[in-house]
Parts: sequence; structure tokens; C-alpha cells
Amino acid sequence: MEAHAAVLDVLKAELQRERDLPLPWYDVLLHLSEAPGHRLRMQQLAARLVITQGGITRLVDRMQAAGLVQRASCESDGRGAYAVLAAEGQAVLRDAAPVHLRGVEEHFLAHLTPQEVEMLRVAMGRVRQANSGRAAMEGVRG
Amino acid sequence: MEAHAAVLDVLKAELQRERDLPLPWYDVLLHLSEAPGHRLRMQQLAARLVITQGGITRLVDRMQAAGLVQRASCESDGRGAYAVLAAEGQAVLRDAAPVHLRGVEEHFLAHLTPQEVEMLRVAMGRVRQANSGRAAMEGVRG
DNA sequence: TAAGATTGACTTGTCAATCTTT
DNA sequence: AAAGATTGACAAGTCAATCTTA
Repeated sequence: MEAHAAVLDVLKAELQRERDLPLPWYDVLLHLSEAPGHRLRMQQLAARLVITQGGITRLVDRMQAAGLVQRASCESDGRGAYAVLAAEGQAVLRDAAPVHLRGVEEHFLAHLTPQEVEMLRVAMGRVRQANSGRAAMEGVRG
Repeated sequence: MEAHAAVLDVLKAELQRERDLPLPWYDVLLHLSEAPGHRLRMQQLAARLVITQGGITRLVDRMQAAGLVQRASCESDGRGAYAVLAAEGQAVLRDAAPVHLRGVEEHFLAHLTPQEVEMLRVAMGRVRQANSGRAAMEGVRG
């Protein structure tokens, strides 16, 4: 827990200082850029960032106001909405990615052996899988 | 990152639901109970929780209002203040610990082999050490 | 009736300024 | 002058209620 918090604080401060970009914004841009059509449903995005529905609405609000993403309605489901990567968002991501990737390398990966990295990848994937979506199920036990 | 967020959300929700206790409060109680004299300077506590000075002041404020901790002045340094574990806080910790420990076992450790756990412990200790206190140093590079 | 998204009220933490003591 | 703690103003998320569409 402490390692996670410490690394994140460093990466967050670095991205903020060198590119004036909050880490959650980077995360949104990255996920959108990897998605087909550079777009994701609000729910999908919320799940990937592990935040709530209300949270993703407000986050996308701010990024839309800054011109980094746009909203688009969903043809197949009138209730749904897409968050779409804007051109400006793509540019910002391209600009920030090297900084962040170097940060991850320098402040995290550099302290681990390749074996540790691989084990971490596999083990954490297992943990993530087992716990995804569990917080939502209030009274459920098991 | 996603594994961390997912596990934490589950543990947080569990502790809140079954013992009506926020996870940061548990963390404070735990650190105080392990400290000599059941007390820690505000700074020490902030460092362990990886939050800011202002943040720890407010957190201790709330827990003091709830009767779980007390404040005490420091004899050796008139500027300093201690957060001290109160009797009620000790009771709350005793009551909540089994729930949380079972949660950690069930939602985290159960998905890892003993080898993975040990490697994680060592590797993350290294990462934590390398990154502790780095976020505070604004312009420093290296 | 339920699901997806949004909004209002609120909680909790951050940052920068301030106060006290060293 | 600097360090430890606190405070005011603010940022960003949560929860529960609401609106629209399925």
C-alpha cells in the first residue's frame, strides 16, 4: 500500500509539473486512444478508472471543457453516451506519454528485476480479476 | 494499478459495512497501537498514511471528535503535537481487526502463492524506500 | 420496472498562508 | 529564518435522487 501511494504521488507530481496534466486525465486519454473508434461508453471508462458513474461524468465534463474529449450519443441505445477522444486530446497524450513512461521506468520498473515484473503482472492480473466489480455488490457475501 | 484500486474498494466497503469504520481510520488506529506509548507525532502519522500535513490534522480532528484518539503536547518540542490512541480507539481496533484481516486474506492473499507474497513484500519494500518523500521535492531531478 | 447518465449535497483531501516555537 | 501544526479556499470524488430511454 505504501509503495503504491509513494510511486503514484511521484508520478502524479511529475506529470503535473512537466506537462500540467492530472494523472486521471492521462488515464482517460490513454484508454480512449486504445479503444476502437477512439471512444468508450461512460460506464466502460468508469470501470477502467475504477471510479463511480457520477465521478466519470464530472471528469469527462472537465476534460470536455478543456477540449480534450467530446461526447457522442449512442445509436444502438438512446440512453447511452460515448466519450470520444478529440484531436487536441490526442496531441496532449502524445506529448505527455514519454514523460509518464519514463517516470514509470525510472521510479518503478528500475527497482525491480524482470522476473519480479513478470510475476507482478501475472499475480496482479489474477487479483484484479477476482475483485473487479465486487465493491458494487453491497450485501453479497461469497 | 487496477488490482490495487479494486482490492481497496472491496476492503473499504467491507470495513464500512460490517464495522462502520472508514479505512483511513483503521490505518491510524493500527499505526498508533504499534507505536511506543501508543502515540505518534502528527508528521510521523502523515508519512505512514502518505497524506499531507493538512490532511492528517483534519483526519485526527474527526477521530478525536469521535473519541478514538486524543492529542497531547510534546515536552521536548513545544511546536510538536502527538496523536494518542484512546481507550475507545483501542476497542474499536480490536473489534475491526478480525474483519479486515480476514478481508485481506480472502480478497488478496488467497489469490497469491506464498512465493508471490514473499517476492511482493521484498520488491515493494524496495520501491517504497526509493520513492518515499520524493513527491515533496518539487524541482529536483535525479 | 430497470439501466445509463447526470445533478445536488456532502466528504475528504490538497495547497498556500498563518501562527507558534526553535 | 525555519519547522510543526493548523486553517481557509478549493478540487475532485462519493452517494442518493432524478431524468430519459429500453
